[in-house]
Amino acid sequence: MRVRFAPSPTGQLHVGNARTALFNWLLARGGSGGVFILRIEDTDAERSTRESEAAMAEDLRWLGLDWDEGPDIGGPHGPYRQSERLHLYQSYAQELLSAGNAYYCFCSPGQLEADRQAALSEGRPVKYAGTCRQLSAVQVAGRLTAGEHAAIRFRVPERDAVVFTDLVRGEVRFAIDVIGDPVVLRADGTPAYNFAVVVDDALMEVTHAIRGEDHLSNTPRQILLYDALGFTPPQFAHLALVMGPDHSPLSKRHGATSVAEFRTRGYLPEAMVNYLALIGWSPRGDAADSSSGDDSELVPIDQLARRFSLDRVGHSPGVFDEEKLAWVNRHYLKTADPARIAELSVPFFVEAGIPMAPDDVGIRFLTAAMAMVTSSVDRLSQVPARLAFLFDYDAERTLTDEQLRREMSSEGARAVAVALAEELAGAPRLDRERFRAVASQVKARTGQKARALFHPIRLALTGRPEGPELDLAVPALDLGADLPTHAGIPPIAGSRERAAAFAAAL
RNA sequence: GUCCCCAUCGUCCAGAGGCCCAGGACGUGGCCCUUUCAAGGCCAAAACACGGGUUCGAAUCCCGUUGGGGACGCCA
Repeated sequence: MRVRFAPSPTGQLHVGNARTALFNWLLARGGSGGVFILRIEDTDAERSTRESEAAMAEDLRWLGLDWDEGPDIGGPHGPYRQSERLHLYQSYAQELLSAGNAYYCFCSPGQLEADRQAALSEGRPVKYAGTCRQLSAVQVAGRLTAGEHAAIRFRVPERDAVVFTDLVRGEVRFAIDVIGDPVVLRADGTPAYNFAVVVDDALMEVTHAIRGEDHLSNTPRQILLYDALGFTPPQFAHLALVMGPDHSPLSKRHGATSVAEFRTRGYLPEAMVNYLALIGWSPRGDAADSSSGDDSELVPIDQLARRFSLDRVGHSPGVFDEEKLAWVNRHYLKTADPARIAELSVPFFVEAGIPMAPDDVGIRFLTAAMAMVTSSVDRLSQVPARLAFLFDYDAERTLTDEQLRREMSSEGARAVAVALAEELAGAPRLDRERFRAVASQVKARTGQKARALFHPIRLALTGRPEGPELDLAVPALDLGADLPTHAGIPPIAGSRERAAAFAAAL
């Protein structure tokens, strides 16, 4: 099986396209000997950029979708950029021409547009009127030598219909008379999309063309082209599109739409992949796994590759649901290696204004601290706020808060803060056990318990009314307080210093 | 306008004629756990678009309507 992902490098990798890429990749990796090809469709020189191509490649790699043949690594059927294959398209266009399956078209863009509008307003099917179809060889030669620019159009053959079997939709039929003669080569010698795909898919020996549903109505045109060129068409599979919450195509006004944006929002690639697979496909109900009773929707990529199949892909458009993505992300955040999460969260700290350039010692500290946040956070971008209490502590500032000041104004709360400071004065750094011991000392001395005990302690030591469990937060503070400066982490005040400062500020 | 595709809870899916007065997941609501916010556990509400057929029997098959999406480019 040879499949391909063929983006046009005109911007960011859209999540809808990422899903198409994923489905192709899963199929290639699921069986044995599958080949996944990356082809760049850059025939639109105006809009295509190398920057975009590089960005898309990076996004694919980030997702974990590697390719076996592509512009950067080559392969037996290269080149893999359409802009570098122009000679191929030209020679196949000549072949069509000499076989009488194509003809020169001198119609001006203005003329074509006028025809279109006329057809539209008269309620006729919109397709090429066939103006240049019957031009004689002499006429053509004359106009060509006169220097007129001409495109080359494919001559759609006389037939009833084009019928093909779509792997996800079943039999699809198009009457021939709705298909106008498509341009094969533009006047500037570059190929039109429908022609380039056919030549490329044939030459690259693509066996399955798996793409978005927006290409469904292009398919009959392409099949006709395969026939005229003497190629065997691949199998086709058209995937329903990904929509926004209002069922219109997912676009910027719905929020993030590109893989890169989701990455900068702090989603993990494995979450993105798992979630994308869940739009239009489900791990439930396939025979292999219903027996094992495993119907969890949390399926890592290698399992996806094993279980994915086209015949279980849905037919209707799916709404992209960021809430569910977040849920999937939470799962992977919790199960991922904390060291990796620590590593990945560094740029998010910087982004949040907490300078962070950790060395090995710093990373070890962050890694230890990760344990108390990954279970309560949706995305990496929320990690800094959750850990800000470590690096950003100011007793005075905390007590400026109206609400918190009031909470600390009670007899009991003050007593707790004072007792805490006294217990901690001169005390060694706290680990979990020592913190518990201190807490019960304070409890014994003040008679406060539960919330009345721990809330003032939290305020005093973290400066915030909420946050991770104190059992974890306090030892982290004191671990951080002794960090060497080379660790690359902002200075952290220890519990002893905080308790003293807080009591003083009361 | 013409052609093509699609149609189960708010959302993503399961359901391939009786197992379905429809099942799971996300989200939502409630309860529990709890030193806070989360997380976690449990429970609940929530759908077969509509109308005709076919059949002993339809969410499942057929037709139509409606609704949504796509295409109709010398964009891809």
